[in-house]
Amino acid sequence: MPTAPTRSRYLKRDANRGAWTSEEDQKLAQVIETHGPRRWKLVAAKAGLDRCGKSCRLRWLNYLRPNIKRGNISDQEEDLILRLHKLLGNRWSLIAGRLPGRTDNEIKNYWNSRLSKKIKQKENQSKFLELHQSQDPRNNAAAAHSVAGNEGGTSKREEEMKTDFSRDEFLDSFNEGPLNLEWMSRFLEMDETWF
DNA sequence: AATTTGCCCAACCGCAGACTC
DNA sequence: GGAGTCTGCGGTTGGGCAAAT
Repeated sequence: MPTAPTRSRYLKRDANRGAWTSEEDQKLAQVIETHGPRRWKLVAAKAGLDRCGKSCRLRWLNYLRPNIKRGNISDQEEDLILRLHKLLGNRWSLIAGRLPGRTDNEIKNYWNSRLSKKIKQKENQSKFLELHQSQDPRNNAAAAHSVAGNEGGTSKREEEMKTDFSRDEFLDSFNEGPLNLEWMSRFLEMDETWF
């Protein structure tokens, strides 16, 4: 019985896989220079590469594209990634769009290999602290007072609406091209309670 | 010196939405 | 409008390398 066609059949199944050679890079870059970075299937064919279009696109975006920064993610960039991830979740391409020269793949890798561990460590630390503080009756009284104090202020729903509004505005601004790194950091620092 | 382990990163895969005819 | 195709995205895999044993 024939299996239902899947999108995967559009991939060049018998194509070359694995690491790219500098010769392949050169061919790809040459074709993109004349045809532009689109119609990837055509680009692969024009370059005479035994690669599928997808593979060519990925190679271009993650490695050959001009102005790519490689390695050494700065503290400022790391901080920005952490904040943006809190805001956007695993929207790597959006996050990468705010970090000039960085690719979504690089940020995803950086997150998975380093930042996610850092965060887990922090969470464990704060859980440990919470546990110890909650065993102290003085802290429980202070916590109860703090909750009572909030009851007279703005409602939770109002707070949520405010946050949603700001977040929507922020996300809208994402469609308007890359922003200055420093500006972005300052913007995210404006209201830590967001996160 | 040989082997194992863990980490990093490039590349692949499948899916969903956009586009084209 | 619908089928076929392309593009972009996020998740996952696997090879290379260095550190640990």
